[in-house]
Amino acid sequence: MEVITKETVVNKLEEKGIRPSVQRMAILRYLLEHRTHPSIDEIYNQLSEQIPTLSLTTVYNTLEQFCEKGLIKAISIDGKVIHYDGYTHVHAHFLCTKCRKVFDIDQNFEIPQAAVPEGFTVSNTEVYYTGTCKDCLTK
Amino acid sequence: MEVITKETVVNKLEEKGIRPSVQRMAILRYLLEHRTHPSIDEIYNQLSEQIPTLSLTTVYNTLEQFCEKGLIKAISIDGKVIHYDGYTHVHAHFLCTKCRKVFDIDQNFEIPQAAVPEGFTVSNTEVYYTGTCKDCLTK
DNA sequence: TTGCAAATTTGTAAAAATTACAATTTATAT
DNA sequence: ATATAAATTGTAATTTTTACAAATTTGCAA
Repeated sequence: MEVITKETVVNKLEEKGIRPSVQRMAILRYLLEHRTHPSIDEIYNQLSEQIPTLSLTTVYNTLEQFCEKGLIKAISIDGKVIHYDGYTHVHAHFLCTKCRKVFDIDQNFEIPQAAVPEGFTVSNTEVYYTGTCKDCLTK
Repeated sequence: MEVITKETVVNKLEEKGIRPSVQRMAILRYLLEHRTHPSIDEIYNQLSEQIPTLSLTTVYNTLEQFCEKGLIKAISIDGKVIHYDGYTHVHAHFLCTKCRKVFDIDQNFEIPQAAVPEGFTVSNTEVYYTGTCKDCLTK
């Protein structure tokens, strides 16, 4: 687990015009420190230990706000759960259908957009791979 | 709306070793005739008119079975709803964040898989574009 | 045919996930 | 200090999904 300073977290929030409340800082920090694409549930359960009064509603609202502002990304690769990613640089994702883990995949190529119809505006492109991860294959 | 013969529907089901019950035929036919990537809700509501006793459970189970057998695809582009696609040939999808419609996009290029780690097996690759569609832009 | 066993579907109820919203708490600026 | 705005909480309502027993339908053998 990477250690992220409070300063980094505050800066990232303020860059997007979001006020750094205790809850927001905790949520963003969690996403930056845990690059495992956690679900709302995981985030809520983990942070409840540090912030016992934390409300599930706050987690929902905060993640939605972060997504809207482009601070984080919602990874909808798994139809069941939404996974959140604190890192928004261009990269793809891999879902293992056995263990349900989501992995980051370097995306060292350009995705052509030629096929998108005239008049459509693309704001985001995601590449999702599904399959079986190494661990699950060797078991 | 394209008209799909009963024969086509039955063949597709039997190819995958699925017995062609009334419900299964109706669901598959709906997906083949309506290329709008309907949600479970839409499928259930529409088909309930033809099959008044149709159960939501059956729709859930059937769609899951179809996906497992590779007869259809679940499009998880929209974190809120799962969209189902009766056409499984390689193509990408575009989600309009205004009207929430999902559009098919020709994918006339190969997606490199070089970046997937050694030892991982890829069974499916999806490209999802998000943005605004022509209709919503001109409004 | 008839009847049995397996497969499928139904309907209800429970569980889980999400949303709405009023009340409370916290932060900010005067 | 105090008023105002912003954010969070907690509960309840709503929606979505799952579990599962009962009922129905189907395929097949006698």
